[in-house]
Amino acid sequence: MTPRVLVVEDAEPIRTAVGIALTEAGYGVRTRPDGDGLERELAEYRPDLLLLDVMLPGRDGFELLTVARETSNAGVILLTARDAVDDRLHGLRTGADDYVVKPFVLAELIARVEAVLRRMGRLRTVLTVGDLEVDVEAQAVRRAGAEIDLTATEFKLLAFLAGRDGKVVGKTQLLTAVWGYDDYADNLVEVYVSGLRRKLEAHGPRLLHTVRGSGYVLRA
Amino acid sequence: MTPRVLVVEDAEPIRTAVGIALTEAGYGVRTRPDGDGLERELAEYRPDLLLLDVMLPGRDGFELLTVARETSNAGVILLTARDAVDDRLHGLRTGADDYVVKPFVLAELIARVEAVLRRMGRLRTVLTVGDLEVDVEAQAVRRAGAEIDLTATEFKLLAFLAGRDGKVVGKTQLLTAVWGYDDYADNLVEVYVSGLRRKLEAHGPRLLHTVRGSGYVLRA
DNA sequence: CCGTTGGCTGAGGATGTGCTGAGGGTTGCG
DNA sequence: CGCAACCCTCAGCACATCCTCAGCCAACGG
Repeated sequence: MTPRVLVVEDAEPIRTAVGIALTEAGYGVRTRPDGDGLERELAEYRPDLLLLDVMLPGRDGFELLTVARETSNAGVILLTARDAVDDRLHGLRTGADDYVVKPFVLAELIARVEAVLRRMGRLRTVLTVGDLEVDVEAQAVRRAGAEIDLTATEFKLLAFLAGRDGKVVGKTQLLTAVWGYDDYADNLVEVYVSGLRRKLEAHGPRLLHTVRGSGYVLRA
Repeated sequence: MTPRVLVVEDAEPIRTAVGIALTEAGYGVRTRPDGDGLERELAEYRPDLLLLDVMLPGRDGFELLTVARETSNAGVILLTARDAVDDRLHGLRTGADDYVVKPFVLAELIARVEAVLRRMGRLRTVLTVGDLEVDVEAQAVRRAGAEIDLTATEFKLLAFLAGRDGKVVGKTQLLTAVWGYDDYADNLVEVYVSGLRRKLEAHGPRLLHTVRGSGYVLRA
């Protein structure tokens, strides 16, 4: 659920600081002082992102980057020394997703981590209404821990309602947003609301309320 | 529910004054003297709006603006020094939603905050009369914390009265506004006022007063 | 104090809106 | 090709809401 980050950095203070900062920012973190056993770590920990120092004892950051690309689809951010222009070029050419120049502000590092993860689609936009979670990217819905299986249309409907959390949405509006119709067609919306409710309410109280004469609301 | 504002301003008196003013205006507020850890604050507090001083120790307002744009979809208002024309140009080019020139009147600041939030669609139009809250978008009514369930017509009636807070509204006027009739029909209005009162007065004293010979007023 | 006017409210029938189960057509997959 | 899932239509049912009506109550003026 929360993205995992693997940090490879030999300088102890930096390694610890980065580890703490990432943890506080809500990521899962593991740190290592060098690239030994990286392959196993990748297979085992399955990180979403690698933070690789370029200057390392043993295999350097570039080598690790190449290794990682073979077996993992994690994003990679390189930590390079200031003005090591060659490093940056090399790094980007080799396929790093971003690089951070040392010394860096931790906040900036966090920002870049987030940016890369977002670009990779690993940072999920999850809409939350009460105990309901709608993961828009993954097309997954969870309530009280339980996965709820929805059809494509049901999901579109729910996602739209979740995005307007708390606001009443008219049936015509839903029809255009979800089905692309411009005017009212039968009781399509009602039928789908009915089905959606059955699935949602199997795990908790009503969230999808009717506002008679106006439409529907998703609200805790 | 209520919009959250994050204020970054190094001058202590201004920071405090702005914080208090925003709180009184009904916003959630956090203040910080500089941009350190802004990323975490963004992720954690999820503000709807940022108020950034341009002249800051460490990273200045522009840098923070750029950072914020990457990871957040909050609106941004810059606080610039008088006649710093470059700043304004730079600010708007960088994508600020608005700017306020120092020194400013607090009321103006609040007005701009409201304007930006409204433009962003983050501002709920909630009409308030005494302890009664009428949320127009959500079609929800609350009194003393309790949700009150109204029918569509009752809601329209109440919303109209709430929108003219303190002013007497004639029955004919209500008839046209709520029902679309052009002239008087029976005692329709009276019937609905009666029903509305029963629901409202279950949670407190009378708010919807009769003005004999003229109409009705909603007033605490 | 009484009459008149204006306002209040309970009852009830008509209407409209929403809910749901069933089923036919279509699509995608094994 | 057969099966299953899914999308949409249809029709009947249930009931909330709307509006009318009629009787009662409160206020105000004389």
